[in-house]
Amino acid sequence: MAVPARPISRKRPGACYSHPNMIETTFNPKDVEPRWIEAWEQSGAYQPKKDGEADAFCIVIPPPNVTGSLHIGHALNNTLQDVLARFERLRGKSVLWQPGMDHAGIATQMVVERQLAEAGKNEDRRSLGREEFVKRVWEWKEVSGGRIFEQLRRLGASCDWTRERFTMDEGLSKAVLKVFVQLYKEGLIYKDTRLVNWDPHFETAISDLEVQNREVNGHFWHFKYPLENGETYQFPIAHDAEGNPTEWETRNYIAIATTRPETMLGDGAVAVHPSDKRYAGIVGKRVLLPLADRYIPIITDEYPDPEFGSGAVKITGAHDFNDYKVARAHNLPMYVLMDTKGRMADAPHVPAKYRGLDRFEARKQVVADIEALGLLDRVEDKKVSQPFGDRSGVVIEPMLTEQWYVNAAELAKPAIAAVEKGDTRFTPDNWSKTYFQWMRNIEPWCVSRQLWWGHRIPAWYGPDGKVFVAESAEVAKSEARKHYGNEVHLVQDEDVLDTWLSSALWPFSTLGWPEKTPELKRFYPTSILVTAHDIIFFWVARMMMMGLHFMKEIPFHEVYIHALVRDASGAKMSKSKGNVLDPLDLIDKFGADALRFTLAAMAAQGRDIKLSEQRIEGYRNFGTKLWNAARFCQMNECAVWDEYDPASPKQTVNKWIVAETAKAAAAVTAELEARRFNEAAGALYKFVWNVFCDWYLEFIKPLLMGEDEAAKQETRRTAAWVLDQILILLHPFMPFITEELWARLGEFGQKRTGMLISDRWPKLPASLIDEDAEAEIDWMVRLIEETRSTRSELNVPAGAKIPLLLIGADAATEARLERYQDLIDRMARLEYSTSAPAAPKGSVTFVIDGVTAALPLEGVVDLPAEAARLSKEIAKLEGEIKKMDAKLGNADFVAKAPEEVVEELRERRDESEEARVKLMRAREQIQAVG
RNA sequence: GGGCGGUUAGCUCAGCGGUAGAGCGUCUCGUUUACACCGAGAGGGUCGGGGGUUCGAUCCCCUCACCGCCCACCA
Repeated sequence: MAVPARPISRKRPGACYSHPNMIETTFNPKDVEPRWIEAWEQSGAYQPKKDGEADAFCIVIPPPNVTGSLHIGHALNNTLQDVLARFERLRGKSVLWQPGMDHAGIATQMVVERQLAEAGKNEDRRSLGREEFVKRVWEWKEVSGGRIFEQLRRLGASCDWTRERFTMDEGLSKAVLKVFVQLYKEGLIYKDTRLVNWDPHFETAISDLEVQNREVNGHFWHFKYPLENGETYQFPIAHDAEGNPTEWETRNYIAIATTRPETMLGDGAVAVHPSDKRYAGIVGKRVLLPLADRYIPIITDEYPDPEFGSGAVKITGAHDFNDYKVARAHNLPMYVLMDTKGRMADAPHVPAKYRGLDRFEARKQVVADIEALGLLDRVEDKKVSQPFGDRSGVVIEPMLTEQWYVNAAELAKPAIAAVEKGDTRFTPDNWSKTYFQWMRNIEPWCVSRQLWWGHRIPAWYGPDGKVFVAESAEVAKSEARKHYGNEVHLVQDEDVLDTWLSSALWPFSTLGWPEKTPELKRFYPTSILVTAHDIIFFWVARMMMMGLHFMKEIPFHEVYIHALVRDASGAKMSKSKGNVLDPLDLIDKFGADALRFTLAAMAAQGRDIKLSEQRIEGYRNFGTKLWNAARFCQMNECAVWDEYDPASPKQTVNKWIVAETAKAAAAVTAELEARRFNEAAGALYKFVWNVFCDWYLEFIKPLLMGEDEAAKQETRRTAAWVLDQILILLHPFMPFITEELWARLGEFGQKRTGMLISDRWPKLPASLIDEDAEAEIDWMVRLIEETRSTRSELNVPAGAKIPLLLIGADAATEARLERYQDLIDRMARLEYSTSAPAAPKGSVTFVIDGVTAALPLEGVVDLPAEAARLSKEIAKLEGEIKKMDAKLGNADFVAKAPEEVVEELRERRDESEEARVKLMRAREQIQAVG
């Protein structure tokens, strides 16, 4: 990161500050981050406290794919988790943030297969064989997998890295086996032959959730299926206003339409709606299925919509989900037309000329052949929704295959109840609707995959196909022995399990289940799950089901759903689309703290994030601001003090900043507890920059430079204490810079031991809030602001020192003016401030708390300009007063609005009126001079 | 077709019953004992349109328009 050269060389404070730990003018994340990443981890700070008394707080990381690398969504997800983890550690809890990865069946297999292809040694998965291939995947995993964890470390993620888990670990694999076997024995896992989403590229079944429907330009082909034996019927072609047919034509065919002509070879019937009079005469008759040369019946079913197309639908039970239901209900034959690669199958019911053709080739051929037979009625262009595999990108084929299914509907019952009862809460709550909607309509979960990388299904088949499900081959064997009465050869199921089945066990499998480990006892149910809404179905719902079934307890108390970080066009980022942004570049450029703070500050509930670099730059500047505030403190010996009682200060500014700190700490705590990360970050930003830096540090300069040793000492201690509170409060968001400053200040002042990760979170009583101090400081702030504003508007030269006169100030105000003389003069560039009986002629004036402030500037400023400025002010006040009067004149308002609202308005109105009168008087004076 | 969300300053977005906010950008000014990745000041909005509830609506309700997402899909 290039820090621009300073444009102006400025005098630096004296040599006494050339301490080796002197804080430089800018924070350099690249020097600092690696040190702390190392130190935190080495110190064991990320491991849960052993203290059995401390409250437990546990988050399980959403396991990234072993193939994954950090994208901006991960950065957000893990930033929020880390904010919570560090926050809870600072509050003294025993925190476990459990890291791990999942084996990502398809994605990983794909990566290794691609590598084999690139190596060009004529090797592929099949030539290597299953065992060798899986070995290669493991080798790949050891070398290249899990790169994302290094990247998470760079982000500052405070996971307990000593507890890293992997879904294919021995322990987790054991959990998977146990789960499968138990569910099988309970009848909740079973084999079934039904239509599944088949990915012809990976040659495996995939789940509904892994299918993405996209609209594409397609066609609607209208075919004629001739009636058997040349039969004919009258088909209405014109209607009167009431919809009664007025004209008919004689047809010897039934018209159907399809977007997928190749599937016609597998039709089992043509269906019409029972109420459709047009076809009543031919229901039960048969039509010739062209090309296939079979006869299929015309049946009735509720499914066809008489209003749509011809009202007649071809039923292809083995290649369409809707047709499948109809075919099942009518017991129609189902013809599987394709092989695993989506080519037309070498099967008796597929006419020879189509066998081996790719399905899209077959489509062209079928259309051509139908046309040649004179049975192509017409072709329409049509937008069709087509299913694509979310990883392969190829068109998904509904295929009739035998697969393993989990009875999700049964497991969903307690999972639904747990959210209904509020045992598990969603934040924001409206996501529970999404959860319910899916869970209440849940379909059987297909858990078998025709892949090699994954947990192999623990099912073995005897010679007669009988299945033995067991946790090991030995157990299966002994069961088979019992069953057959002698030793038989068993063959294990070739398939592996869906990766999400192992992920579903994550909250308890990572804690040691099925062993009864202390971690499991201590940290299950986990505290909060932090994830994006795109995996509520994939993961959250399934963890709920499995957690409740196997642990008899919810897996987490709270599910925090954060935004999706979208790309520039608002599209979802995904690995397969390749439209991901690299957070590591952003870390290189701005530092991890800046990125983290930006993500947290933008993490408002219920809205997706479009990230801009400018925003990150702004928060990087915030870090620099903090850095320099600390530098100032260090230079002024506002370093570390062993003990500080925030109730002790006597100086008003110190009382005030203590109160402001207490308010900020309370706000940050409350917002974090409510998971309003953006609000917490915003409160800190404002407090640090707009309160501590802009005002407090300026206020204390005269005290630090002054003669009053007691006040100086108190101020140093107070500033040091406030800075410490800031570092602590900010640490969850910006761990590196805060930790570095914590250490530096300690080194400079006294020896400071321990790191920020421990029980240090401020708990400041509301009694620290001193209203008198706040009122006084507020007065001063407004006085300074008004002075500055007036000077600036009237183009008083910035360097010009002028007097400030308060006209008719009461004793208390005079005392304040006296007390803060240095400060006000310094901050508003005044020569001196005092009270006076009247404004000198030609003064520039404004009103503050009913007191007229005059800047005698005759000859310096353009008085007509001042008169114009006053007129503008007066007009503004008049407008406001008019509005307020209208409101106060409304009897309903006065009667019904809360008293304090009315009272406040009255006060505001009177103040405005008072100011108006004073400004009018001032204007008259100027006009008199003019 | 069902569901969810959005529409607030030039841009990106907070706020959500009681005086409209931030960052960036714009314009003026600035070598004050931290900070130019800074400071001071200014300008900029009838809070998408229309109804309703309320003493009071950017905020709650209804409705319309336009954007976006998810689920289910007409073969």
